[in-house]
Amino acid sequence: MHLVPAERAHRNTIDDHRVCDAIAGIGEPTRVAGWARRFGLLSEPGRLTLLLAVHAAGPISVTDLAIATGMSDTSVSQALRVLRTAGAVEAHRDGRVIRYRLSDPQVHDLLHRLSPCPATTSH
Amino acid sequence: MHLVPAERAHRNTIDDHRVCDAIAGIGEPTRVAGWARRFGLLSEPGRLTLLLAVHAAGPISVTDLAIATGMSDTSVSQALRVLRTAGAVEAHRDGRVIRYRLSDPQVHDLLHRLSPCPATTSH
DNA sequence: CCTATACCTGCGCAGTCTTGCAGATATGTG
DNA sequence: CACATATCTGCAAGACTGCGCAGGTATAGG
Repeated sequence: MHLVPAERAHRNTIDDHRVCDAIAGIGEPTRVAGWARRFGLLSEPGRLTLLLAVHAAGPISVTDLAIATGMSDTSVSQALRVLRTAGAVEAHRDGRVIRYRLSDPQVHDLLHRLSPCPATTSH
Repeated sequence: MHLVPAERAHRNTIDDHRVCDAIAGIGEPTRVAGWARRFGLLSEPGRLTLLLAVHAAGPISVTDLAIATGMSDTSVSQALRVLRTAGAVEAHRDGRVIRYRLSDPQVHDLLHRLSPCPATTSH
């Protein structure tokens, strides 16, 4: 199969079949971009720590997250804003407390691989 | 159990048990940092595309990767340098061609989830 | 209504990262 | 040896990112 786009065909390939395999393996650029964005969310120690905490503790407040992670309230809030905007977590208000939980199944799945999630009843 | 470090104990928690669950779920900071670094490698579209290509095509040259991804030789080389330095891929010289393959099982595993890796004989 | 608590937001600085250019190195060929 | 190919590297510009400070909003309680 000839998966190489016309505009690149003029260049000399070294292993034709590998080029085709590679192109097939890459797939939709939008899908790749989506995953890259997802991984980007997990790439910062602070955010990853928060996600692990949310994953392990379920609906948890900003203050508790700050205590558990040792981060400042502001840092936690800022990081959560990024995660919320990206759709990785969602917020639920309960009085003056706002609790966060995971909202992206794919992210949840990735986190599940990092920490076995011992006895969570949420799934 | 009281997992909250002494220096943070003075602050008012909202749900004590959730704080403890969170701390337990976070685990070793060094481990978290390691995964964050890993995710960071996958967070850039160019690198992720390259990794997917290498994953699908096996030992493949820089030139072929450039053709398959539509990136410039330089960009591919630079990205591969980062991945190589981080231990995600390894290079093997064959004449004037250098072929790359995945060298980090964890990264391999993550990629495997993104594209089912149809008929790779490498494992 | 006034205060305390819980959380959010805008802004500016500093550090990091990606990219492209230009050039260097290494290998095969005649 | 001269040349083409394949890949690597250093450097500088530009974009992006996380962090802390200061201040703003929302809810509960007296």
